[in-house]
Amino acid sequence: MSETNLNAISHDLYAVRKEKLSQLRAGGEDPFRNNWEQTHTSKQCLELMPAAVEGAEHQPEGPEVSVAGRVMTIRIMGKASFLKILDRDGVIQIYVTRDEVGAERYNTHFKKMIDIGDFVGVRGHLFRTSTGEVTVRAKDYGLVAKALRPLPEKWHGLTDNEQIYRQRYLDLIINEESRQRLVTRSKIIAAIRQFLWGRDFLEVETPSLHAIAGGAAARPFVTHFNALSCDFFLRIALELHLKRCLVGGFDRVFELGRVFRNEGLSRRHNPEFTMLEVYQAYSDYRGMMELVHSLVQHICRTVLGTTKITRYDGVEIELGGAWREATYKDLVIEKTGDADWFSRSKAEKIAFCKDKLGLLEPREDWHDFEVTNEVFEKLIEPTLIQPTFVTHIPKELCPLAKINQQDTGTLDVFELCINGQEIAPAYSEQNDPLVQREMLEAQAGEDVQKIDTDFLEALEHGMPPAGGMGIGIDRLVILLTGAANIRDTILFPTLRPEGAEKK
RNA sequence: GGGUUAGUAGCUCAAUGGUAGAGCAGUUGCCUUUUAAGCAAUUGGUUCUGGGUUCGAGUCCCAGCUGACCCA
Repeated sequence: MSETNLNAISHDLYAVRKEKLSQLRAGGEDPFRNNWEQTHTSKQCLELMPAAVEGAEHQPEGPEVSVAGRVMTIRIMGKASFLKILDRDGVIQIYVTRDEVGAERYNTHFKKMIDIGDFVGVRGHLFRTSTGEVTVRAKDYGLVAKALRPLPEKWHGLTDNEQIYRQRYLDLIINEESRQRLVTRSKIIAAIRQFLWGRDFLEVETPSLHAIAGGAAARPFVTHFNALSCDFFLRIALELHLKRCLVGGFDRVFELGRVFRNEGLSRRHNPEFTMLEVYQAYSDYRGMMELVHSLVQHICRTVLGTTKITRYDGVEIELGGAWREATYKDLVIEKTGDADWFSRSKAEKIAFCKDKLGLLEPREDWHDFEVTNEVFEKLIEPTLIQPTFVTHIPKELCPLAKINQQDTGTLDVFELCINGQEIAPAYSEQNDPLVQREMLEAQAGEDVQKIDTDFLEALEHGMPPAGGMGIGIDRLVILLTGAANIRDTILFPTLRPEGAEKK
């Protein structure tokens, strides 16, 4: 194998690297070695080095370390070179010289065989360069794993949305903000567990395959169970099984789980997403208010270090302090400017929506509460940027909550809205099995087979009074990271398969 | 599902209907404290796919594929 060989194929980046691979193997080297002892990460190296001495000609040398990571940049300057390698903590600079690693190895191995994208291991002492950057002076190095394909361009990174989502690993290598955002997601989830464990909640796992997809109103994904020859649904909510846990005496339970809704894809919707649901016996929706407020502020404190979020478009959201409370009714009256809104007929409401509010959708065949809720969802919720607990929601909207004793048209629930989205609904959970049955029947209408009668039987055995809450984790992460799009907060968002036939 | 819009070298982007280019990456040299290192030379194209209009299409038209944004 000769230089002309590489020259001839120099346009084909993959072929060049494959050729290097076979040259390495021909020389008796395994370009995918078993391991490399990594004594320090990049960040630990930075922490190990004493501060720079100002004006000193020779900066103090640090301890010997052994680091490993992916080569991000290479600058060869004749007989000395600088590399930057990326590990789980960030980037550390490497200094390689002919005199330290040997002329033969430097000229024919380091300069010819190491490419951007390769994993390398490096042993040597830490020092500071003349500009003060902490650097490993390579005593020796090894190629740990060869990369056969090139990385995206170093300066502009990867900007093509499709490639960012389809080849997320490239995005993670190249785009620091993406890596940080997804690390933050993981830390948020860890902080949630930590918080709930601290309050004596039990984490449980309930089935994803449901014979009846209950607990929410959404179209489910259907799958077939061969052994039982029947269809199952992927769960659309966690609620009904967690309540069975309350019946069974698990007084404080939560589950962080994936749920699936067979609906559209958008900036705010991914068909599979992560829900946290929490149920606490001997609590109620007021208790859930305290819980979610403390939980979010715990995350702010331990993960973000601030309660002020700056959104992608510069809008600021303040999560500190007490949060606003407003009733559903007051918000609707405020928006419509009509104090008598709730005593008007459906026809009057629809006319007002079309003439005054610019809402096209409400139709005659809708229920009265649906017309009002259209106003809430389209015109009010998007404006609730700062945290707001919306309370006293009409009873038709959630069949699983307790009815308010003073105002029997409303429920003992709240919807926490932040960032123009519903982040967390919470209820004083309905535990009267007879009322529960009526409300589920009213919601199901003709589709009686959609009622989870097994759940109702569980309630008939008695469920303690409880507060319950669900948090859409993806929306929470959008909020807390200021992201513009749900896909930016999901490692591998759902995409249309490439080259698959549509049916 | 509807509207708008995009797809050009490995990546980021140019290119009045008239010879497809640049930067980075690659290859070959020079260069022992660089910072998007520098200097010189150089390889690399099914312009998403398929039709059409035209003397001539990356560019105009139609259909499809895959995205993005908005609406439903």
